[in-house]
Amino acid sequence: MTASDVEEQPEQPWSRRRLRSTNERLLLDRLRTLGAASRAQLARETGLSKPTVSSALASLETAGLVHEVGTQAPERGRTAVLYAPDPAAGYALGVDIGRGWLRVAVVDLDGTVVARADVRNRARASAALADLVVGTARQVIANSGVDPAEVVHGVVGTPGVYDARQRRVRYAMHLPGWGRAGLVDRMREELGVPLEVHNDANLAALGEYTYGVGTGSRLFAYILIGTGLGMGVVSEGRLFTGAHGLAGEIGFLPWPGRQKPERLEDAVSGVAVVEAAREFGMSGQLTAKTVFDAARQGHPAAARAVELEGERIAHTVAAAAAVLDPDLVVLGGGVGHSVDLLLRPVQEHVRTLTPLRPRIAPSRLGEDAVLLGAVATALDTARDLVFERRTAGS
Amino acid sequence: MTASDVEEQPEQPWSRRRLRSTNERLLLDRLRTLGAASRAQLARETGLSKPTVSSALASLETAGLVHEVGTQAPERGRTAVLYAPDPAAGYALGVDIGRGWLRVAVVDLDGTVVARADVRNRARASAALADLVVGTARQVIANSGVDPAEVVHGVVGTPGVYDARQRRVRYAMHLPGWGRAGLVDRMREELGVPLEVHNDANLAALGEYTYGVGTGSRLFAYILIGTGLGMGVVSEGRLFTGAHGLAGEIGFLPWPGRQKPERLEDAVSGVAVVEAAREFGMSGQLTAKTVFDAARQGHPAAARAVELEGERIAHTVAAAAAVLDPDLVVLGGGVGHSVDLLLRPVQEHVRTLTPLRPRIAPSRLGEDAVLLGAVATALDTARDLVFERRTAGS
DNA sequence: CGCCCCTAGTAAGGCTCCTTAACTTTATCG
DNA sequence: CGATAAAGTTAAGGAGCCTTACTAGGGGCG
Repeated sequence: MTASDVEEQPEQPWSRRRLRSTNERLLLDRLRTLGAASRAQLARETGLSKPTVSSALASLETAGLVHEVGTQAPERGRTAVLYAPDPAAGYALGVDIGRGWLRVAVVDLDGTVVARADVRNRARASAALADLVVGTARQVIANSGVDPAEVVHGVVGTPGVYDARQRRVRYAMHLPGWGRAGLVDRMREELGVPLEVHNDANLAALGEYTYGVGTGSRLFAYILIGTGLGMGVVSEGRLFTGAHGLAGEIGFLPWPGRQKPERLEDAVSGVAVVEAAREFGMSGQLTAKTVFDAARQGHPAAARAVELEGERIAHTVAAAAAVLDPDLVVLGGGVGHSVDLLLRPVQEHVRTLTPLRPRIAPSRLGEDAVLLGAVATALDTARDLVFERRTAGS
Repeated sequence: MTASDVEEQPEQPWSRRRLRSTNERLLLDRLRTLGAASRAQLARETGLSKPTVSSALASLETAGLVHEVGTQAPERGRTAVLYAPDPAAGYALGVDIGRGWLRVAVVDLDGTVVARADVRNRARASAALADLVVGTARQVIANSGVDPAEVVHGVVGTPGVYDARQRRVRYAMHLPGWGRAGLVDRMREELGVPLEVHNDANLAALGEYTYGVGTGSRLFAYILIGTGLGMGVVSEGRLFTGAHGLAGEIGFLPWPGRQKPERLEDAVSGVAVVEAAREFGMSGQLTAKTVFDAARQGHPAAARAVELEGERIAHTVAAAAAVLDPDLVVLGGGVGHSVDLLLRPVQEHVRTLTPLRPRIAPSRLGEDAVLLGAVATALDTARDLVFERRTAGS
């Protein structure tokens, strides 16, 4: 289920009713993006007349969408009454289904987290995982003290791509059985909340764009390096999904392997670091983390493995840069903890590979990027839904 | 000058005046995209009432934006009067500045070419080239018999990227001196037509999307292989430009050269075919065309050079596919004439490089892609301008 | 041939919502 | 305490759309 499902409705005619609601929406959006304001201020900024602003704001207030939040005295004259959106007009749900952790959050319309849970994902089968998601989400909603009916929309982040026609997740290699059809429908049904499913890297990109280091970027790429390899692209504030939702699946980038062509994902993901380290002479129980730690303490084989990893990531960044022309590339995911080691080598290698110079930065949100991206996406629709629901009623 | 320059105006308030103009625009757009229609038909399709449609249509007619184009008898009942946009309400200018040819076209608002000229570009200096553009454009407008004041907008396609701040074209390696500041301003001034400058590959993509084989594609990539190498990307019908207008500059893709990292552009462009052929043992005066011709007649060295070229293009396609997820990739430019030789090898190599399977097709417009893209882009703005100009008057 | 039905298009009246202009309220400044 | 200035309200007027009711015109059918 992608956003296009929602947008498919044929454009409604522009009658007077639409006009009223358009103006109310204009005011609400203004209040959300630039903060509280008085009627007079809104009138000046939007170009609407004062009476119109007053009446629209009154409508919004009786609909429960805005409320007074205080006063402000101008240099001279009567004190102004400030209005702001009411964050409690509705709530949204965000879910991050990772291979190691399941994260769930409930946020109000301001985006403030009202309740949250992080649970280890020990589920071995897809049914168990679905149950875990539903159970955790129920719990979090209960903890938040919010009426479940007020949770109007949810977004789930997972590896792979959701195929709305086949009603299943595809390309989710690292979650066993997760590609079964109907799983999402089942969760939606049991939870009683409309659910949208998106790729985790895409959501992480959106999260980092909305709450993290990507703010204001015109074209922003987030590279998620962990068990797998993925990239999310945010163009002009909107997710760039490609024709089938596969944009940024840089695991499929051609990569010059030694003998045979090798998939880039195999060369860059966490597993590869371990393999490289072993090849350079490290031994024992190795994980990506232990290799990075060893490199940090000067272990030569580990350092070479990290160096190689840097080169490989640089190749990815250079390829993405040539195709997309981002002004910012963020490295995140499992390597987030090791960016201190990787950032410099990646930047240097990129310089040798391409004349393009996108800013390269570490993730600010770290492990929370996917969850916050899910929340941000859910909020977008939740705000629309709440607006329509509340204004339709009166 | 990019589109963003135009969009910067702060959003106007949604008063009733806007509503009227919005509805008129709605009707006009409907007529443009789906063809002539009667008042009653428009009312049904847009959801507006019949009187509203009648009155809006009357406004549009007195503004000269639509006119009657005939009648249609329904199965039963009164015959309907059909209305359609008046193509003569304004005109647009398209220019393709290539290294070998300069092409100029004037089109009416329907997109029909009213006059056109293709001139060899023998200019050695940038000033001479600018003069040639202005002169040819003047000539074409004169030939069209259109009042120059009615040519409301123009778009120029050129290699490189126009930097609106520095008022000059950057990265235009193949046109000597073309990067000088103020050249575009000068042409704009002498011609008296607002000019926009865009990258040629981007315009070719848009052209192929609008008039060619890309129609209806959700995400469409056009690879322009000629003297240089470029790619244009059309996403959801809109040009995808990246943060600085450099998206699709796949000349900068990292490419595993033999010893040193080598720029992909050097490996794929027409020159490279000649080099490869020479390396494989061909001799004499070689051009890309002669190599392809030889390969077509079974010359073994030429065939190997073409094979290599196919591999290299496949690498490009695979990289673009992994990052963008296009549903269609079109090969165009100088190799357009040789696509018969290249298409199969490219498709096969892509299959070995990545699991993604975008449709790969030859350009339908060939050498006209850039010009038609310029025309299409100019039309977008021209239609807006004409609408605003004419409706503001009454 | 005339009646009826059906569709296109017009006319009149009413409703909604916006704007302008004037007014009230409330604060600061001299 | 009056002048000034800004916030906000009230009242009058107008623009644009919709609904209802009508006229215009064309074909089928008795």
